[in-house]
Amino acid sequence: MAKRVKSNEKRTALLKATLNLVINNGFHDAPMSKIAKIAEVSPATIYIYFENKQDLINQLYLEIKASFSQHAFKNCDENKSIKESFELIWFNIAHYKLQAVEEGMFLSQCDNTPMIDDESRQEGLKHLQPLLDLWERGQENGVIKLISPYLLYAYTIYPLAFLTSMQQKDSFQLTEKNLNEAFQSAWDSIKV
Amino acid sequence: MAKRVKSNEKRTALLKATLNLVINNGFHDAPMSKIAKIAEVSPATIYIYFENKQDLINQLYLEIKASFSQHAFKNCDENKSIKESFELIWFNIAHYKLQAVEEGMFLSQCDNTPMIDDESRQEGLKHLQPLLDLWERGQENGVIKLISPYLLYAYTIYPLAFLTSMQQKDSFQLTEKNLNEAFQSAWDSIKV
Amino acid sequence: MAKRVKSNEKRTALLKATLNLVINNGFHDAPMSKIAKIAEVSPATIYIYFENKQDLINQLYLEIKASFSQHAFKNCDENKSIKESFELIWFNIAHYKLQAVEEGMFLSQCDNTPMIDDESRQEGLKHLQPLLDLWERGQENGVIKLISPYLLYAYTIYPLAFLTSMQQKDSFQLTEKNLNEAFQSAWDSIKV
Amino acid sequence: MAKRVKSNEKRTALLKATLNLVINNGFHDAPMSKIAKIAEVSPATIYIYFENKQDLINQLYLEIKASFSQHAFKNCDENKSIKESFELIWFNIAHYKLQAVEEGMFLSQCDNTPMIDDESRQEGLKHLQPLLDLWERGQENGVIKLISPYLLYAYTIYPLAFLTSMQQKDSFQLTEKNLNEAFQSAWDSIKV
DNA sequence: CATGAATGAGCTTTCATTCAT
DNA sequence: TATGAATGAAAGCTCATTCAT
Repeated sequence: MAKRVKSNEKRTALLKATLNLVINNGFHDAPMSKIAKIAEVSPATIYIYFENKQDLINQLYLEIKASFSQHAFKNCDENKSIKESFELIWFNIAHYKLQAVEEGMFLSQCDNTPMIDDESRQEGLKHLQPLLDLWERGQENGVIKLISPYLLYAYTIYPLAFLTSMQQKDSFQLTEKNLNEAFQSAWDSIKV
Repeated sequence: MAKRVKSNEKRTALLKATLNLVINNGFHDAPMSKIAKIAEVSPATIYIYFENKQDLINQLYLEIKASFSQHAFKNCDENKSIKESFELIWFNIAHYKLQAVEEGMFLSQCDNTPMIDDESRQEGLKHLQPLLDLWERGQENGVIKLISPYLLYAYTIYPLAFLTSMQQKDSFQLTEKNLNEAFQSAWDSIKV
Repeated sequence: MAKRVKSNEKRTALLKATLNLVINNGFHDAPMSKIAKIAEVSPATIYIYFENKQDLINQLYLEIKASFSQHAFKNCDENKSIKESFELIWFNIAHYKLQAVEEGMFLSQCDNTPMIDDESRQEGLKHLQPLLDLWERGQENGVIKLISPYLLYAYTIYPLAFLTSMQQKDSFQLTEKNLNEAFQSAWDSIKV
Repeated sequence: MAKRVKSNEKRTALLKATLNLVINNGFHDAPMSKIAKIAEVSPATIYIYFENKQDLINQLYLEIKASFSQHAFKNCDENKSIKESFELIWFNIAHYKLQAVEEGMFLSQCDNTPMIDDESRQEGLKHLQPLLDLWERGQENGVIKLISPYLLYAYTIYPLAFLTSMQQKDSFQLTEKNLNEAFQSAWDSIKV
C-alpha cells in the first residue's frame, strides 16, 4: 500500500534549473533535456511535476511573482506616512532585485516576450495591488501627482529593472549611493 | 559596372517578416521556414542575404537601432537650451515608440533576453552618444543632477518602453495629456 | 492453507480495460497507463498479474477464445441431425457475436493484425475442433460439400464477423429476419 | 530559378515501406524512423510528402483501395449476363488478393482496427458501387436473393479475405480447384 | 540569384517497465 | 500485494541549414 512520495525537492530543482537556463540561454535554447540534466532527473520525470513545458514556465513565473511581492511588502505598516511607506516598498523591491538577480531577470524576460500565457500574466498582476492602493491614498492626500498608476509605476519601479540588468552586464555598480540617488529620482518624478 | 543583383526588396521583406514573427511569437517559435513564408521567398534564399539566423537577428537589431537614433536626434539644434534639447529628444523618442510599435517591442525583447550577440549589443549602444553628451553638458551647467548616466537613462528614456508596451497590451492609452505628464515626470526626476 | 491473495477482481478489471481500449483506440494507443487508469489500479499492479503487455494481450485473447467456444457449442447434442447441429452452432456463434460485441471485435482485430503471439494463436485454434468434426461427419454422410474446412469456415462462420462489425459501424441492422437469411446463405454455400 | 523536384519515387518508396512494416509488425511497431530507413530517406523527408503519420496511413489506404477497385472491375462488359458479370468481378478480386497479398492484408487490417480516419474509410467505400449496382440488377431480374447488400458482400467477397489470409499463414493452398469451389459457394449463397 | 527538396540533429513528449516503500 | 514515483529508450515531429538544379 506504500509508495514513493512526490518529492518537492525535485520540483524545486526543476524550477531552479529552468530559471537558470532561461536567463542564461533564453527561452529558446532551454530544452527539457538540459533542464532535466541540470536538475539531475530523467526527462520523463519533468512530466510528473508539470503538464508540459509551458506549464513549467507558467508555474515558475507565478512562483517568482509571489516571492517578489512577499518581499516587496515586508514590514509594511499602516502608521507610516505615504512617503515612508513608499520608500520602504521601493527599497524592498530594490533589495529583492539586487539579491534575487536571476528571478528579477526572469520577470523582465517574461514581461517583454510572449513566453507566458496571458492567463498566468493576468494572475501575476494581482500581486501589486497594495502599492496601487498606497498611491491612491497618496493622491487623495495631495502628496502624489494625479497621474495614471501606469506612469507612477513606469517612473518608480520599472527603472529598477534597467539598473539591475545593467549591473549584471556592465561595469555599472548599484552602490548604496547610487541606490539613494535612484530613490530620490523616483520620488521626484511622482511627488507633487 | 558591377551589377548589384541582390534585391534589397527581399532583404527588407525578410527583416520585416522576422520582426513580425519575433514580436508576435517570441524568438522561440520564429523558425526560418515561417520567416521565409511570410517574406514570400524560399528558406534557402535567406542564406543569400544573411549568414545564419543569428546574423539575421543581429542585422535586424542594428537596423532598428539605427532608425531609432535617426528619429531620436531629428531637428536637434545646438542653439537650444539644455531642457529644450532634452525635451525635443524625449518627444522624438516617444513619438518613435508610438509610431514604430513593433520596432520598439523588438528592442525591448532584445534588451531583456540573450538573443543578441554581445558584439551587436555593444555596437547598438553607440547610437545614444549625443544624448549622453547633452546630459554631460547639462550637468556642467548645473541643470541636471550629478548622477550616473545609467540613472538618467533609467528615469527618462527607459520608462517609455513600459508605457508603450502597456498601451499595446492593455486599456492604458498614451494620450497627449499622458505624454506631457510623462515628460514632466522624466524631467522632474533628473533636473536639479 | 495457502491464501490466494491475488485478487481476481483486479485481473478481470485489467482484462476488461484492455479489451475496452484496444477495440476503441486500437492496439497502438492502448498504453499500460491508460489500462491501469480504467481498471483503477496502479500501472505497477499490472505486472503482478501479467508478465508484460504481450502476456496481457495473449491472456485476453485466450480467455475470449475460450468463452467464445463455450458459447458456440452450448446445448450440442449427438442425436441431432447434421444440419440441425450445424444450425445450433451457427446461431450460438451469431448470438454470441451479437451479445458480446466487444469480444467479437477483439477477435477480429487479433485475426487481422500481428498483435498475437503465434503460440497463442495456435492455442486459440483448438477451440473449433468440434465444428470441424461435425463437418467431417457431414461430408461422410454426403450432406456437406467435399471442400476444405477452410472454405467451409470462410463461407459460414467468417461472414458473421463482417455483419456484426457493420452493425457496429453503420445503419445496417442484424434483425431476426436478416439473421435467418444469413443462415440460409451460409447453409446454401456448403450443403450438397 | 530551378529546384529539385518532389520525386514520386520517394513517395512511392515511403508508401511501400509503410505497407511492408504495417502488415509485418502491425500499426504499432511501425515507427516513422523504421519507415524512413526502409525507404532509404531521412525521417524528416517523410513530412515533405505526408502531413503526419495518420495522413501517410490514410493515403496508403486510399491508394490501395483505388488499385483494388481498378482490378476488380477490369474487363467488365454490359452485355454479359448477371452471373457472368459477377463471376468476372469475383475472380478479378480473388486474383488481386492472391497477387497483391500485402495490399490485401493491409486492407483487412484497416477494416478491422481503428487505424483509419472515418473520413478516409467513407471515401474508400465508394469504390464498390459498380458491384452494388450489379447486385441490384440481379435482384430485379430475379437471379439474386432479395437480401441486404451487406449479406451479399459478407457471403461472396468477404470470405476471400479469410482464405488469402490463411494461405499466408498456414499450409492451406488456394489452388485453382479450391478457387473454383470457393466461387461455387459464393454463388450458391446468393443465387435464387 | 533563387529555389524547393532534403537532411541530421535535436525537440517535446510518451511509453513499458522498475523502484522503493 | 499494491502503489505512485521514477526512468531510459524511443516515439512523432520540427528545425536551421545545405543540396542540386
